[in-house]
Amino acid sequence: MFRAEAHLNLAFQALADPSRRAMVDRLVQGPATVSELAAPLAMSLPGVMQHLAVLEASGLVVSEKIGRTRTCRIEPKVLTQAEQWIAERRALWERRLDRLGQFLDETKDD
Amino acid sequence: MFRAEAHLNLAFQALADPSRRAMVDRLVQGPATVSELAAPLAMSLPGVMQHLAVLEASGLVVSEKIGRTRTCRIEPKVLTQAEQWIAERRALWERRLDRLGQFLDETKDD
DNA sequence: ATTATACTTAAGTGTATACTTAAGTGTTAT
DNA sequence: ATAACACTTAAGTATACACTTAAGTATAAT
Repeated sequence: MFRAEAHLNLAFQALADPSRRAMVDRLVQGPATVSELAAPLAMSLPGVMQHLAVLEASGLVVSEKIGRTRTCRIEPKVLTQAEQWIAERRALWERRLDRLGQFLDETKDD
Repeated sequence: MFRAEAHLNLAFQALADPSRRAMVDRLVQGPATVSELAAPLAMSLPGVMQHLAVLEASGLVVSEKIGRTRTCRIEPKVLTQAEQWIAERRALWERRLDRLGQFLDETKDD
């Protein structure tokens, strides 16, 4: 199995949770501290930390600790990879439909 | 919580597993029976059935049983929704970067 | 020096996932 | 009629997930 595939596992897994998507939603607006990420979530701080760990393991988010605060930000590469995986499959599916329609047109006067 | 959000949970969750992505990969080429989906996977048939159930629950795949064979095919709507969720976030993130760059340009002669 | 802040670690709990094997159902071929 | 086929159901196991509370560490403010 390839590294890219393992990354997709982690990325899609990370995006499957609504709390983590909310964290991503926040981070696309700009960097945030752990507390800022936690504020809107009805969850303990360690719970948020664990979600953050999942996001970091997937490569969707990176963070850096300065003093006593950790600042998190989006790393768009993996987001793009996940998007592209889907886009490619959708393109293949649509291409097949096109061929099918073309075939039906060509043979409709039988 | 909204229905769309629940669907995203299920869709991303479904896409997080490599066996299920392989099934989707096969189905974008065109419909397939359960056995055809199972053939390339190193797994028992009930295992494949369970993956199929996950894909159907997410709305990514639909199937129909005719005689003793069940034929599965892609349902692209949810695939598109998942793609769009990512695309929107990436767009927001890029828009923010643009504003940031613009700000830096405007203030670079200080 | 003391206290508050911002995480961080550890450990526990309950639920969900990803399989397995064994046995069963309805359909088609001989 | 019987045997093969294509699933399907049931039940069990082992691991992973999504939380929790309690206690700990390092930094910053007073």
